[in-house]
Amino acid sequence: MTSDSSQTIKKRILDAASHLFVRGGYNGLSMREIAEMVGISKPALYYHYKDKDDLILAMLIDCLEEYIGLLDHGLKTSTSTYESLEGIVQSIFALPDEKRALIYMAEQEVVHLSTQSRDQFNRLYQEKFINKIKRIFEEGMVCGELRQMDVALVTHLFLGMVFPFFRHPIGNVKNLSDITLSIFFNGVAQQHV
Amino acid sequence: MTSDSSQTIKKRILDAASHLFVRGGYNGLSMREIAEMVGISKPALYYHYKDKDDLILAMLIDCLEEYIGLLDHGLKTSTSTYESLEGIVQSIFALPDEKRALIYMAEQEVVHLSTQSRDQFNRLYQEKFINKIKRIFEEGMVCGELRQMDVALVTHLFLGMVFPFFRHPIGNVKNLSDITLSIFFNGVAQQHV
DNA sequence: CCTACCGATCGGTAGG
DNA sequence: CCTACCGATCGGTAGG
Repeated sequence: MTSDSSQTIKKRILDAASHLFVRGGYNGLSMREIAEMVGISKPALYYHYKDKDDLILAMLIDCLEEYIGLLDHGLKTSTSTYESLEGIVQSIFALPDEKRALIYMAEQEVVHLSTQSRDQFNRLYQEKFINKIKRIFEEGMVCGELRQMDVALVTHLFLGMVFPFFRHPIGNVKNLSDITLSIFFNGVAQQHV
Repeated sequence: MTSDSSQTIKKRILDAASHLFVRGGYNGLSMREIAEMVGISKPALYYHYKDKDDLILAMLIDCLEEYIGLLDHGLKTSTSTYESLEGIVQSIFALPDEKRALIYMAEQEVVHLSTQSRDQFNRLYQEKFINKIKRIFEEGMVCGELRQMDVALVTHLFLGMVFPFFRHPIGNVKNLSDITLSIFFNGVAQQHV
């Protein structure tokens, strides 16, 4: 229903917003700055998005959906728990730094959204992202690859280990991914065999 | 040199600031709000602290020093790597929720401080906090409790696992600490013995 | 520590 | 009467 030029300008607005969002979060970015970066007037933003809350929510959901696509793509070809997680970690580590930083900050900054927007983002995040990772762990326990643990907690711990790397540039993607997964699977303790 | 009443008011200012900081970060808190909460005028804040940057830095360092004290206290009585980390994790998990949330947010929000303040905080954080945890891992590798790994990376991964719990209330401190350390030491994989 | 303010910038909206 | 905007300014609030 929307014309091509409208799609283009919306995309450019969200790109500018995400760039500024990564720099300083919700309160560290102004509608003026977004407008300036896109090269349109500030009121023009309000033609495309009801208000700041609406714009930032659209930007965050846009980014989240890209991650969900990455997740789904990585899960198609995997044959083991390790391979599944490896696919996810490597594809995320290989993203542009700004894209990784964005999803990292999203979690911190959702508090600044309205209640409705926050709920909407969290619902999508929970259903399409967290739950898919949970399912990987559940399957790993069922087929005996993993020991029995609280699935929610393990998911929490796994994401915790990976998340700090969302903030900074990553040098050797393969190497970092290998070490991280090695510790997560086998632990840091000396093996007494 | 500072009078008792000045100490008291400074403490009350930092308490109010930390409460508001946890709620919305650096840009989500105003000098007016702090003044209101303390029950003084806004300009009165500027008598005690040069500017917002100065006040927030003082508050963050105050909090960080409490954590450093916790760390040092926990390390005195430990006899193994596991015990050292257990002591740290449990004492942190046992803190009031707001105190944990504060140090969690500190890491996210330092970008909003001036370059000097950010450097000052990061230096203290690195020297008195990160380096002490690094040393635990180094010793664990030397005495054979841990396998050989990149110390900085392991420290990063360990803090990553623990950090997400800084944001939310913790039910069973002992239980959560045990599971977290168990996974970090032995991994999630089924043991093939 | 107060009242009384400032330059600037915030998110959002007016008429055309 | 539509769309995609503009220059100017609104009421409030930021740090100082």
